[in-house]
Amino acid sequence: MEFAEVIVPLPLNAVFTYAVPESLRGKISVGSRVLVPFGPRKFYTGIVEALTPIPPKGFEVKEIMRLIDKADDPILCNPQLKFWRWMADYYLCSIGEVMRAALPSALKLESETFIEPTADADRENLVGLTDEEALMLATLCNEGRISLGDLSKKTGLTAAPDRVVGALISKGLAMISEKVIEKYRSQKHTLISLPPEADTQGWRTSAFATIGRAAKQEKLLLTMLQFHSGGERSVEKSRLLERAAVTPAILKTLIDKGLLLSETKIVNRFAAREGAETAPLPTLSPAQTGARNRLLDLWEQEGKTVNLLRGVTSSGKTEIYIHLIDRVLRDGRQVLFLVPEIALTTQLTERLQRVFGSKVLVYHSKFTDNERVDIWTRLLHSREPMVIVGARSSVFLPFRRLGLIIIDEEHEPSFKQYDPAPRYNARDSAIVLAGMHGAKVLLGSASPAVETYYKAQSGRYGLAELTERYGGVALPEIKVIDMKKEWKKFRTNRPLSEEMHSKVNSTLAEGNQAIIFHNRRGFAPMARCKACAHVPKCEYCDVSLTYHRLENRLICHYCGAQYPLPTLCPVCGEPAIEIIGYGTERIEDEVAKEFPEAKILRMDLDTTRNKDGYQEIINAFSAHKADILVGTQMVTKGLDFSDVSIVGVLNADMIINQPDFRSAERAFNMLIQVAGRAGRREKTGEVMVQTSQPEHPVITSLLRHDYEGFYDRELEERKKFAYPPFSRMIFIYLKHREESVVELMAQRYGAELRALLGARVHGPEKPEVARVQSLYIRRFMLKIEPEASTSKVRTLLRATYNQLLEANPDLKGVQIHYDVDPA
DNA sequence: AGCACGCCGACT
DNA sequence: GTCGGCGTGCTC
Repeated sequence: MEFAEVIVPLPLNAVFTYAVPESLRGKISVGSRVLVPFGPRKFYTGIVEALTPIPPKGFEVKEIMRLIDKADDPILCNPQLKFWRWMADYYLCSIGEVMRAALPSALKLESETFIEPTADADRENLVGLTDEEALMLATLCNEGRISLGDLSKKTGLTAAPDRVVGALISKGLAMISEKVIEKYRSQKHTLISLPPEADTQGWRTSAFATIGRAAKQEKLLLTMLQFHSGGERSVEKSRLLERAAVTPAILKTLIDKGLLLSETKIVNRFAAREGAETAPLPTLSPAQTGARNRLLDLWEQEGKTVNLLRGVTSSGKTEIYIHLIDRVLRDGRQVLFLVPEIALTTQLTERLQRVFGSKVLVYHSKFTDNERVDIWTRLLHSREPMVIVGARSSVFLPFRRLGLIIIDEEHEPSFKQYDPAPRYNARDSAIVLAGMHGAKVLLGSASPAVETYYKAQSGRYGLAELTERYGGVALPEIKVIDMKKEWKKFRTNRPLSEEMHSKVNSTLAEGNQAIIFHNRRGFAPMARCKACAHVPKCEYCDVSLTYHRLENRLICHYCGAQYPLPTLCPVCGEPAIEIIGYGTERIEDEVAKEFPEAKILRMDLDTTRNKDGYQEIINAFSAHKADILVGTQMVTKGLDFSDVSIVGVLNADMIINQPDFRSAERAFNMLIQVAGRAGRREKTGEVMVQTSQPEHPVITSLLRHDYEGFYDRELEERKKFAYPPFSRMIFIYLKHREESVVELMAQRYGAELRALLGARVHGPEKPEVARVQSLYIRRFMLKIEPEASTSKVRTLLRATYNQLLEANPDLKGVQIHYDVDPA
């Protein structure tokens, strides 16, 4: 007998052992996709991680149902499983979670529950059946095999249809079967909406009557009504559940009762891009040639597999990438080109396609499943040279002959996945992946991450630098405006200083464009009562609410909850609610007032929600259809506008004064990027930064375009406080809906951790936002010496938590998750 | 994650 | 009693 250890795509910290049936002996191998029964009725696609002749003990072994792929045509190739295992270990998550992130869902079969009448079922013989059972039996006899959901819809039995079915089954009149959905499914979103009649008052009354005293259901329905009145007629299932903080079971109940509708939306396929090679390799400037040759030397002479290309903004890194890609392709190998955000890569993709034609493939999360599967299988079955341009999830693709991974803008925090596990950093993972493939890595950035530059400085990575802008365009002049002086002089808090105003004015007069960067969306970040200083907060999260004028509502930027703007203060009853501070919406307003004749565009999350919003704004602005672009972060990313001669940063303090150890680095990177938007072609641009801390080191280094100066100082700080790269950090989050429960758990867990890890443990602390979506949060910070064995720490963390749960069964409901190398 | 089981608090 | 809601534990 042979047994297989199978990975199932669930957040469970285990693999499951199944017996390999006789018929599949010798056909199943490690990496095979198999269909396995799981639990009383479900089937999942699993991946065989290991085969063993040793029978497991302690449970009854089930058999593998079938092999999904032909024996000689597995869905994974080396070293993917090894890479998955590494990721699960390193980022402290289950391998099932890695599988879920890695495999396009069309490659994961799942089962659905069907009910069918047995041979004994007779619609005429209703003896001993309730009305409901009789109705259901009749429907079953008519329909034959039907899914549970359809059955309850057809019969109108929305309340607990499973109990009625259960009764029929126990009477031997119906049976349950599972049908595996075989066809590749398109990328799906489950959207929940209210029924069309929900806008009538009568419906609401009867809906709440139907629910009666079920508190959770009522909460869910209220949440949905809140979305609805906020203009969102349908909401993504997970978002709704999170906001309402209820389990899927509650949602299912409401759907079964017909109070909510569930539909599956299919995301459109992107048009496949085909292109012929039309352009020759770009000609390199002497500086670029030097950098390219240096990189080739590092690879070929010095044997450095990971190299960093530091090149100031607009120095022409892309041309160097193209030359190196060409070289790797000529060697017959494949290139992965990782970019932080795929939406921003149209320009890049087009450039690559002009040179490499149809060898360029794009992969990102906006693709439909079928498209993802297309790319997946194409890579799996082909050893041809190709370039894959992709966002972070493209590290999971089945490369056969990977020769080079380029990670552009390697410092970008968006390479780190935060929300669902695996919380991986695509940059760091790609370096590990490249190691497994024997491929080379090229990191590129104008302002490398401190960790990366440290490794380059200490010789672990090779380093090549480009210190001048392409074509000799001068770096923009950066000017700091001291807002403290501005206040003393004018005694107002206008968002645009006098100097900024006059500079924008003259820019517009010259027929040039201006970009105004403000890192906060919405109209105003806070409302407050003038009489009693009450600040409206989110019901579910520990944050103040941002006022959005378009919706005329207060919106929580953490969970999306919307509230009307109160006219009277809910605490003291005075009509004294005022709006405080500035977001991009309000800045747009102010700018319009100050420059009445200028055309203004705004670019932030709210104006780029729909599919092409981002591209449309960029196209319009670069065609000079507007004079001023107001925006958040988004305006800083790799855009190339030739007529922009002034870039203004309204409130640098907000970027600098973030409360974590990376804030200075993030601020510096962001400001350097913003500055890079100015004067990109022949015109020299100017950058103006408004701050009340002109002496802050981030600002003084920025003024001199002095990355090294910034880096040296920052490295000192990091050393002093043992932050990365002088330690490896792990955050541990505990969450629970009762504050007292998390707190207690945190205390006990903290004591336990400290006993084992001593001073490496910091916390527990309340994070900045200590409650999100109705869950209270506590956080530990672990700083581990870089030379220590992190695998030991990982094993220890897992064991400690399990022991603690065993010793404290009362703390069971506390959720835990780890964030390794937080961004 | 999904699913069954079983406790518990309301209503006939 | 009985019914449905909702927390708890298990899945090879």
